[in-house]
Amino acid sequence: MGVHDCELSTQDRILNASESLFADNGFDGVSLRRITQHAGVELALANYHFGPKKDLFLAGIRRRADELNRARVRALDALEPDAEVAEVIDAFTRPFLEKSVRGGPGWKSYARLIAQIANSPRWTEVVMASQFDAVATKFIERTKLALPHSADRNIYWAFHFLLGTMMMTFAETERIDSLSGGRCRSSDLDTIHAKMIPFLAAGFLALCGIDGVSD
Amino acid sequence: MGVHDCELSTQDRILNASESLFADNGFDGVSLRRITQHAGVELALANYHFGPKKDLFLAGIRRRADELNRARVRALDALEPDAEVAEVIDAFTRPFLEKSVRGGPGWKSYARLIAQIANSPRWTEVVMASQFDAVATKFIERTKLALPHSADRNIYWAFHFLLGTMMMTFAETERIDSLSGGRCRSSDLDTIHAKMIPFLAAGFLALCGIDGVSD
DNA sequence: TTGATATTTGAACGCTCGTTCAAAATTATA
DNA sequence: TATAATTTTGAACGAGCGTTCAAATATCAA
Repeated sequence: MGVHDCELSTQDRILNASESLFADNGFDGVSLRRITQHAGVELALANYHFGPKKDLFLAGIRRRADELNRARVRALDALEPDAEVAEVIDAFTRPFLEKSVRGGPGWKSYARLIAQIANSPRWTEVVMASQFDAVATKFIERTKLALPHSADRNIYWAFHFLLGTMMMTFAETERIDSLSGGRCRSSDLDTIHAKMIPFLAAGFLALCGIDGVSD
Repeated sequence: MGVHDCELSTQDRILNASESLFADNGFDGVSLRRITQHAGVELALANYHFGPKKDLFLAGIRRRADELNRARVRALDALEPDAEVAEVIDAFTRPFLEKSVRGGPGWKSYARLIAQIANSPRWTEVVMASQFDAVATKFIERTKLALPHSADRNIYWAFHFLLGTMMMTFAETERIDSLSGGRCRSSDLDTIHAKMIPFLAAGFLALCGIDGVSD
């Protein structure tokens, strides 16, 4: 049990432990015994407070997703009416950046967890559809305002590409660190984000701009 | 046991079954009993032919990765000396597209598997570093030729963004299908790829072009 | 303080897991 | 055909799994 968890409630300790273990090992790669041991509580307490293992898994995700979605909606609503696409992308991605860099270790776990879930057929439906579609639709509608000449389909696909880039980046798998011989560091998220925005904005303009790809 | 596997060797049947089951459920979400049952062979044969479960998992990945890497190297070597960045991106991504669309169901499983592995701290190192770094370096070196004014770091990051987009796209999680109300279909990979290339090429140019992001 | 409610404990349930192994069956070699 | 090597079989091993539950403890209301 971590020294920082001494004053937390039993439920928060279990939630924190499960979050980091699930992020590193996946749903089936962690046992409730490891979670409760890591949290410094008895095994049966996980079931008492959260029910089955699956519900504990989802509860941890929901806690972060709710907060992140609120921040995203706030940022998207705060945009000027004539905001360019780069600003819309920034409004959608910056809350994730802020929480990941300055929100504590739990948010790093969440970023890794979401990247796995998004590519896991078993969880995409139940997690993503309920936790993510509302703010995704909001982003797309706002992007349509910034790119009024685009076919809807191209905006959907551009958003899809954005998701892959964003999740891989915030997951910080450190693959790029060794590939670049140490010249790039996944942990330097502020710098990466500053490069990601123009990269994605140019992609959106090429696909959805005034002379973008047909269809 | 699938009707198409009737003439396959025991090892190939186990490999095929493990591939599809691992892709859907992850390493810890599948038991050797399910795999051998799905393959129509006895449990102990998995261990006899492949050793521990982890080795079976890696053997299935290696089989696909080796073939895909050869196709990628071939496509990159066939590029004209003055090829633009869009052509370099196409050379790197099209082999994956071709196998995924016209290579049979095993390649669809592989695409889902790779997307999970790339975001799983447990496997990135052992799988990616050994199976992927060589061709990744080749792509980056070839991209430097097409974008000679760019700082190396920006090309590394652009490649990182490309990977996220590519893996999410080929994994076909079908999230975009429901989000777009059926207007976009993950299974239409040829169409998606035709949109992904200009999207990514524009990103590379914005980040690594003659007036790209500083650094 | 007393009684009701909420939480924690420790043990146990039935089950599935990866792995092992000797014996049987098959295939290859001479 | 006889012999050796390879492959397949069926059963078993100990270990860990998610979940359950009655008893013990702690917390709170009256």
